[in-house]
Amino acid sequence: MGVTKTDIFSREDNLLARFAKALGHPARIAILRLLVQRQACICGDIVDEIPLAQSTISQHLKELKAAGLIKGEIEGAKVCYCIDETAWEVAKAALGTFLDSNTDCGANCC
Amino acid sequence: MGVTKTDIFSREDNLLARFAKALGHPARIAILRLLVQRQACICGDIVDEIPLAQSTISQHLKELKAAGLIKGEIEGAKVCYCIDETAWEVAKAALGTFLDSNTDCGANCC
DNA sequence: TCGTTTCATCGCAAAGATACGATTAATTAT
DNA sequence: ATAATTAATCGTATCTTTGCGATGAAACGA
Repeated sequence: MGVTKTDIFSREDNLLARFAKALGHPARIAILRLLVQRQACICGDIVDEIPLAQSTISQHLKELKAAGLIKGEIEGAKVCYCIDETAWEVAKAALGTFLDSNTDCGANCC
Repeated sequence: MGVTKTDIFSREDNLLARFAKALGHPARIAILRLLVQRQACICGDIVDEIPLAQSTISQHLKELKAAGLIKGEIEGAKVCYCIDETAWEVAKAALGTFLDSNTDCGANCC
């Protein structure tokens, strides 16, 4: 298969998983970190900073855009990427709430 | 390929990506939510609650354990799973700090 | 003891993810 | 006009993930 059965899970769980999946690769974390540090980034700058092929970086950017975490603006021949604050806030809230759950399992086990 | 080049990224970025990847499937989110709600869970209870095959659930549990997010205690023929608070706190701190980054890209773009 | 329950593991099939080079289209520089 | 830069896309190879049924091993119950 290789296909996730999204239909059997809640919308919230699917949302959380989609954001987490987008963050689930070190290259994408590194890209987002660059965008945060420099406030915005020309695609070529990212290619220079991360030792992966240009086509590979472009693919990761595409996934981050599909997840809504970034947006790109065409500036002539170049493309300027930056964090999409709206979706970023949604992701922060969703993951934050989830990770803030009470994990204490009492004295009954473990 | 299909193989991630972990060696070219920082330890922190790989750590973040590993946690996020573990959270990057709705079944694993659902499992963690069950463990949080019930404080602990017998494996069979999870299989009853989530409409996936027992072997599939077992595999997701294995991945969550590999990521350190849960731990299992053998109780006779059954196995009791619960959140591993130590790693959970690490994940919460790492993801929390990352997502709390200032995402304002000023007026220069986008 | 023998069957049952419980869960992990194996083997398999289908689909997705990762990475690269080559190509393409658009803009910019000469 | 021509060449160079920039970034997306295509095609391809390989590895990983997802999912299931079947099998195994361990503990439990009758």
